[in-house]
Amino acid sequence: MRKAKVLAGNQLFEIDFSGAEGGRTGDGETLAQAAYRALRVDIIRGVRPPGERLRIEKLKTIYGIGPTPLREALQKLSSDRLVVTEGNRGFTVAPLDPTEFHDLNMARTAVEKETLRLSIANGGNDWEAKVVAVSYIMKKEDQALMAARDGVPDSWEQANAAFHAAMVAACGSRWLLKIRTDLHDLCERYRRASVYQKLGTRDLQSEHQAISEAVLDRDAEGACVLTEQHFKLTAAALSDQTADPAS
Amino acid sequence: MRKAKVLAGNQLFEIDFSGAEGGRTGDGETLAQAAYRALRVDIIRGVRPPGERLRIEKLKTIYGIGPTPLREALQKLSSDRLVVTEGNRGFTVAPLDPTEFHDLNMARTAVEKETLRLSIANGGNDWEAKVVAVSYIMKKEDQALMAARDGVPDSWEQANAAFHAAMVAACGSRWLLKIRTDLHDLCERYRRASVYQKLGTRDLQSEHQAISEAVLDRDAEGACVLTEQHFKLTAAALSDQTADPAS
DNA sequence: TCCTGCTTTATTATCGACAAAATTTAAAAA
DNA sequence: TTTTTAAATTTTGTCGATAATAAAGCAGGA
Repeated sequence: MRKAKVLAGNQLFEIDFSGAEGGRTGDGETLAQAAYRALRVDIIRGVRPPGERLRIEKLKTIYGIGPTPLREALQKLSSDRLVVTEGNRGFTVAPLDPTEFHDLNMARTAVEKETLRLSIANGGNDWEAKVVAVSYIMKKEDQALMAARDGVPDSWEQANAAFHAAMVAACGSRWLLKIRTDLHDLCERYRRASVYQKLGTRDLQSEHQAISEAVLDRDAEGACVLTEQHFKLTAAALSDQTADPAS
Repeated sequence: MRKAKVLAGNQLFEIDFSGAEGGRTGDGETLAQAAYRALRVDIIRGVRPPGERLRIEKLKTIYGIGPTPLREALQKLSSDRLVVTEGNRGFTVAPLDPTEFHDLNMARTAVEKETLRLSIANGGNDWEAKVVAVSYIMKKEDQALMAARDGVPDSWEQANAAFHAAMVAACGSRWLLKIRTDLHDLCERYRRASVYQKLGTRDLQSEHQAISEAVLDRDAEGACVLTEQHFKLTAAALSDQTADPAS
């Protein structure tokens, strides 16, 4: 709790600043946690490119945080497999390896399908309503994306994440959802790196709509097939680009 | 590399002590990594019971490691969900919650089935040979377990882990295997805590044999059903015990 | 002259001791 | 009994020292 004691008139007031923060450091949050979040988004968003060496001295000046919290954050990130560390050789942003992505995408697809099946089996009315809601947003964002010229807006990324998250939200296992989210974040780094040139050739709006329709129809296997295809197209676009720099 | 230069006769020898260690610190390994491993096994094995507060001062004297590496280890363990940390309130061994276990077991079963399907589809001759080998060991350990009176020997735990790991080894995704291993370790803590009184009522040898036969027959669905049942029996034994302390 | 291998140097990562912030406990006052 | 204040413990962060690794320099041999 961030408190302050203020003497006014003859009275001593205690003021609680919780939630009044400008949204930068966060209250009651450890510097290590702040460093973790900041580094995490920077790595996923590509601000810290794959393979970059993460020297404590540099990070110290960049983030304005001491070495100890930074080390703790880097350790956690290495658990997430977003940074790699070896012996006494410091930390590095995990490299992007097409083989690794193939593996990762396979795992992600498998988990996504399983959560989808469970979610369709267990979901109630409130879940259905949420699916309808995110589908509505997704449709608008997909249309905006087709018109967009310069890259992919962050709002589309968020909508896409929320869309797929909503489909599986009712799966009933917090653990499966956590694993799914982790894999999603890991994949996002690969996607951000290169996919977006090929977006024009896909009809994302139709893909998303077909998925949400199958979900609302409680057609588990149909939804799984569509989602698998959806992921596969993204993965293929990435593979083409990394393996085929000539064409 | 832990090396030493030795002058003998007129010759200079360089001796490498790798692997000659007493098994305590390890060579080239960071103290943080050593602390992580030590704490991890202690938590999984129940040496540090659930809910125990992990005060740095105490750990410092117990493991003979300074505060900084310990903090880094604890951060990584909190990523693994083996310890929990909140704000500025230190670290605690993650509590055992029956609901949490139910969730965890569901996730584990789902991942195990998926890896099993993939493994059966992709496995080659060498994999089959490995399956035969671990099944042979497992049979002997199961028989020894039936005769054992005082708890479960560590060798059985290892054999059991190796048995199930071998079944899914050929699944083709390092990521799925990593997730599977993590979930397995998490569950082991619950199992160690309480299951073992009910072992007498189960025929583990038959269960394991049925699984390995289905796997070798490439009967993916059969193997999945058997494995699911296998896990469910363990989970049920645990739930009975925690929910039913009266009977 | 060029290459190979070792030694030296410098950079960097890791660790432990100290200090500051926060929380919990305890005690006192309303 | 409840609230408030103060003390003590604990957690967190900064800093400097140590140890390890990578790079540069140097000698010896081809």
